[in-house]
Amino acid sequence: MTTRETIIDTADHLIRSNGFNAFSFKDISNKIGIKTASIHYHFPTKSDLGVATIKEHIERFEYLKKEFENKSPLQKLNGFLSIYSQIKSENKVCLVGSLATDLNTVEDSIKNELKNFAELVLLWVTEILTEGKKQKMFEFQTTPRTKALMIITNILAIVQLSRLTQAEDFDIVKEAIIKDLRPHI
Amino acid sequence: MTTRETIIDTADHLIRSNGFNAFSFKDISNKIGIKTASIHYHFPTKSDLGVATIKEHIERFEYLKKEFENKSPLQKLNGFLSIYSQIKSENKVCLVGSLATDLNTVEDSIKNELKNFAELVLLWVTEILTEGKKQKMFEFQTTPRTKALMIITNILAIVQLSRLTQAEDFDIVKEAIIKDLRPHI
DNA sequence: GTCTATATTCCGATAGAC
DNA sequence: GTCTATCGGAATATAGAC
Repeated sequence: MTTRETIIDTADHLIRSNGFNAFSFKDISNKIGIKTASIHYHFPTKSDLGVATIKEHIERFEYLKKEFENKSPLQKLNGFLSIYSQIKSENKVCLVGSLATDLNTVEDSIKNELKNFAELVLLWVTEILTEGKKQKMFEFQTTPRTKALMIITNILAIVQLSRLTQAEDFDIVKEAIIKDLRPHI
Repeated sequence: MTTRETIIDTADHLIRSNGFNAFSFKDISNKIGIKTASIHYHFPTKSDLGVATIKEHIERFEYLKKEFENKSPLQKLNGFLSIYSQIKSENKVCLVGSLATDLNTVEDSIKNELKNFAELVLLWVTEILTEGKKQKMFEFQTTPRTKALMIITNILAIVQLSRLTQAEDFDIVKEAIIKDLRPHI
């Protein structure tokens, strides 16, 4: 991994663990053994680093989509939800949730890149649901896009909320999402 | 309103607009025309102010519960969801969502008070759903507590997510929550 | 590319006068 | 209760040597 990639990975960890405004170049410096001035060589400003972190997520997301290309809608949805299981197990939150709550404090470059990412996620889940309904694998009454909003908000927020209620609530909600789509099972 | 109350109200606004780590005593100082040293007289530390802000929300929540005591489950649920309509119209997020994403960076005093608040909210929505099912006003398959988790996560996260997708998505999700509970309508 | 050194600004918090 | 003044520390960012 290049230094640039290591910086992005560390920033990603810190943003989703502590929030954008709570992490500093010094944190990264301490973690990976490089001076803050050197981080500025790779990313002139903190916003540049923020944008690069979102772009990294977009790339990983596109890769995941490709991996599931020929799988069933149920497998795809489980693949999507598993991203959040990983996040939960690391006691983090997702990038969209972390930055959305800080949205009024970040530069437009970050805001716009995050909008791109959120749109990609919403589109994919909408596609999965459309395909699943067509194959009679999923049942739901709303439009696929609305159902995608319901599912994404469920999983995005239970990562946050189960920090306060009970950790098991994450799996309870994850399973309820699937069960709701497959009442015939 | 006392100075103390004005400080809490301003802190509440700033926490939900910008996040706990992005707001400062200087922000409050500028907004209400009092020096930061005077804020420290009322709240020795920033954490003390954070805790007081959550306690204020708990009080307001208990008051709202009382107001809806003799209303129908549907009216109660609409009352609950309307809190978020207000939040959305102010371009803020809810206190639980804002602090949950910053949870790893705040002191235990804040963490514990926020857990109390989240538990209260979850209990009330669970009660509303239990009552609504008993009266055959609501239909759902899971336990009332699980359904409460689904609804709370929907509304908590669509406030955040609709900042990135489309503002109208908030109302779409809010209406879908009600429609899902009342498929016979 | 990475370093040292530093500029500038802001933060939470405290002491003590009024 | 509110003020002035200040401390100690941390933040983002830059200049320039290596």
